Amino acid sequence: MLPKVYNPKPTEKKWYEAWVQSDLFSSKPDGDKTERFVMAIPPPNITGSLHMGHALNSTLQDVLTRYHKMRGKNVYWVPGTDHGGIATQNVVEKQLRSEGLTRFHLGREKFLERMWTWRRECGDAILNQQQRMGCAMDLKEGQVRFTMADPCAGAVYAAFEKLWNRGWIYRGKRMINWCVRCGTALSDIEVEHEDRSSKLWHIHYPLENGNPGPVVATTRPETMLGDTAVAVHPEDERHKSLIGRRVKLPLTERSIPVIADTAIDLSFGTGALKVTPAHDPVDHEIGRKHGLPTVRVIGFDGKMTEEAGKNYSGLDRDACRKKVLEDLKTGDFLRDEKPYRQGVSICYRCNQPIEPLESEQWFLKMDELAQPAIDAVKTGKVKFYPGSWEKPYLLWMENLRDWCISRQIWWGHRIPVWYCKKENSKCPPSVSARAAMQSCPHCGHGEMEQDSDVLDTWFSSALWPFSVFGWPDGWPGNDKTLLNYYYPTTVMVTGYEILYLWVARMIMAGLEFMKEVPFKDVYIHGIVRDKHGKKMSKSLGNVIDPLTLMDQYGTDAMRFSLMSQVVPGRDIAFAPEATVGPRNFCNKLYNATRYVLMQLDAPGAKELDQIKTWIQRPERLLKEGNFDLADRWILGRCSETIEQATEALENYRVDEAARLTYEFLWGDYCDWYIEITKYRQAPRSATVLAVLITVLERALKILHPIMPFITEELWHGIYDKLLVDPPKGFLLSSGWPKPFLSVSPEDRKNINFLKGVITDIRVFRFDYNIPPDQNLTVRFKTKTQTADDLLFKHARHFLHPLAKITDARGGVDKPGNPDAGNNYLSPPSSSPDVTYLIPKSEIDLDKTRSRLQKEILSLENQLKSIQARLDNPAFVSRAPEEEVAKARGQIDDVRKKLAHNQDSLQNLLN
RNA sequence: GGGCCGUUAGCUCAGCGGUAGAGCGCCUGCUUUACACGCAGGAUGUCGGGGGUUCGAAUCCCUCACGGCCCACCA
Repeated sequence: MLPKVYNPKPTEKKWYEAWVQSDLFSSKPDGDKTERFVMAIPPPNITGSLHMGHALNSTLQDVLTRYHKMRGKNVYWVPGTDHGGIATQNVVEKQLRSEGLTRFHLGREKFLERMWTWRRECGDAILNQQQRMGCAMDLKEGQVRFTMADPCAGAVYAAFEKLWNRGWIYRGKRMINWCVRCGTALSDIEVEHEDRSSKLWHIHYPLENGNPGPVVATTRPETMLGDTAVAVHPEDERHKSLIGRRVKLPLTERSIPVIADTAIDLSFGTGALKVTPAHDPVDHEIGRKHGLPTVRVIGFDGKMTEEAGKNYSGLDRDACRKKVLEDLKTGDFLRDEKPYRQGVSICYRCNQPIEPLESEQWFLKMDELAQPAIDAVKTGKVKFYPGSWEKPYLLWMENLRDWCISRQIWWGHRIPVWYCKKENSKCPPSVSARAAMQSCPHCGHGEMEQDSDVLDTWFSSALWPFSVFGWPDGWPGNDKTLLNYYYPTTVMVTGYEILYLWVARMIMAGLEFMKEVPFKDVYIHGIVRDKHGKKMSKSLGNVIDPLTLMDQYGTDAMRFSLMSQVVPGRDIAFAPEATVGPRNFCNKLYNATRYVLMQLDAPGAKELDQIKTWIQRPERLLKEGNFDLADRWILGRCSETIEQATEALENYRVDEAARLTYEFLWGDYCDWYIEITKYRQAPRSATVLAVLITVLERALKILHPIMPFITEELWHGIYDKLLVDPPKGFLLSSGWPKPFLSVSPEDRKNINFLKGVITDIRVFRFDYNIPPDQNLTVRFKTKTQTADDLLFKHARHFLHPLAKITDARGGVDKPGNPDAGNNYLSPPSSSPDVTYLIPKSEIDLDKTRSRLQKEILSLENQLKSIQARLDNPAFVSRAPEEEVAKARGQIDDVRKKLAHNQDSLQNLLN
């Protein structure tokens, strides 16, 4: 006998191993024979273990993988990890710091060794977690991609070279976003904005002759040391007279001009802007326009430079602000100090304020890359789910600026540009994508030096959907089979937070290099937040570890929990307790199966043979089975559920598929069908058992993509019990079920009638305080022959136990049939076709009275509402006929029930 | 300053033109031989406010409010 409670852990381990053993997850190109379904995983950064976001992302992809595999497609879900650039380097640098070291102590080469060691450990941990989650990915040697290893790395250099040859990559001195802490440039999109409370300081800049001058407003007083002008609007009456004059820059010996520029906002602050071309993008532009000199007072290390003057040089930028303010106060230059919400730019990797600095960087021109990627979305070659992301995407793409692709870190793809080392060389830099450059292609000089920067990590990410297949030359070897067969991929499953950072760039790169979109669909999911909707973070201490969750409730429960909550584009407020329900569902499934298997002990050899035949040939079951109402109903409902779940999955509505199946299995199959079979006339007939098994088997199939482990376990349990080999060995290869039978309207009506009667009785047992162990005699009065047949022929056996009545008598209520009189009470009925009579002696009269009154009140309200509708001539004349008919039917029904209950109440009061 | 998303039962969310739903929580009964990770029953909502379209609106349109997010060089 199996234990009463499902234990997920051993099951999960057993089946994952079996799947791997059978090489279930591999894919091979097979020409045009089968439809393809291809996905490249958004490669997790190797910065540590996976979080709930990865669990969501991976499970979604796994659901799609398994579903399409079951549909018989050639499915390839490409696994891999991302080197993660700055983020990963930060992790290892942090480790070094705890040892009292920096990367500079080790040097580039040693440091990179350290990085590769980390990548091995971390990469393994990630793969382990993905296996634990049940991911149907082929993780065999050589199948797992990594952005910094071939073939992906080769693709990066090749792409660089091609873009270089296109003339779209250039090097230039520009104002860029510099992260002082990470020590590197960042692209615009890697900068986040945050409102922080700060102050707006008003500083007086006296004229050279000592007379009062303009008062400027600034949020960054420390940069005044680098001011090279004061700018005012040419039309500004307050400052007009100052234009062209010079002011003395406080705290320095310098004098700077007052210039006029229409870019100045008259309404902001004092209307006078201090211009610091070295440290502000706007000022930089003004400086360029007016030919102003640039005084750099903040260095790449975030400390004040010598040009800041000896009082300030060497100070940290924050410390310098304090000192400048003190000194301004002392010199009586500070005129005002107002609280101010300042939009601060911060680094997306370390949250430190960004310093706009001018520096030499590599850029990629975007204008020509963008247009095809815009068209692809506009023409529907790439579709977003949900579609509401299309507009933001287009808006973003239409305002693209050149992409700063160089980073001053060590972990990444080193820029494949070489410089001639000949003294005073005038040779232009050269690109070598494949190998170190030995000699200068221009002058033949034998000593070359490679650019020390590395590429933005997103540069390699942009190529992912084809670099994984060995673009450009093919992989392995120079074989382009994979590339030609698997590209373009079918769908990209990813979060909206990297839509611009990543998805947009993949579309551009795909169109540029492959001349085809990288994926047809983009499933955009949200972020997994904590139960209050807050982002999970270590500092808030609200992080949920998927591993803990899986330990606690089982992998299938976690997966179901996530999948039943995921709506495209929407964040999930995730409470770990939400996994209790799914855990219980697993147990329910397990026990339902346990029950069905127990029933299989009963039949004899002949029936078992029959059942086996039917299980292996379901079409024969449909033809030969001796079905009754309940069988037809559950088979039809099963069919319906297959149809609806399939449609939901086709539309990326995994949540709907999860809910539908849950409701069907628990609400229909367990609560009604199994219960009915327990008490029906031939509970263990071959037909009943075959229906029980068939329906369960189909349900396990549609549930398998979401809950792979338990479904596999139970599915095998069924076949083992029958001593039959499961088709194709595993659920994953067993095929996706098709709808096979629909419920006839009559059957649906009849089963609902019976369910209604059973529920009616259960309800009035409660409402009238009839003790559970009390024998209850119910007299039925049926109004139609069908109702009579259903109750007394068809449902005879199961009606009593399910409704907990011990005796029932009845018959069609013919005119003249003597009423049972005052000794009986008639409780509410859900159907006009039947009324009930129970002896007053068996009920609690007070409770019954109040219950009836409540019921009457509710019916009266319903009556009013429907009556109002029918009284409205516009409704009757303009609404569709069927709606009017429906309302008429309803009002009849309600009227009858009301009259009935009023009678009952009257009867009770007598 | 633009744009997007949300506002439905105590909580987390489905529903998106025909008389309000789920899970969890809550209340009342039940050791009914698959399951107490269970069974049966129950309570709870002016579907954010206001306009409009419609015979009919939680559902479509407009508007406001409040959340959240994204983009943007107002010092």
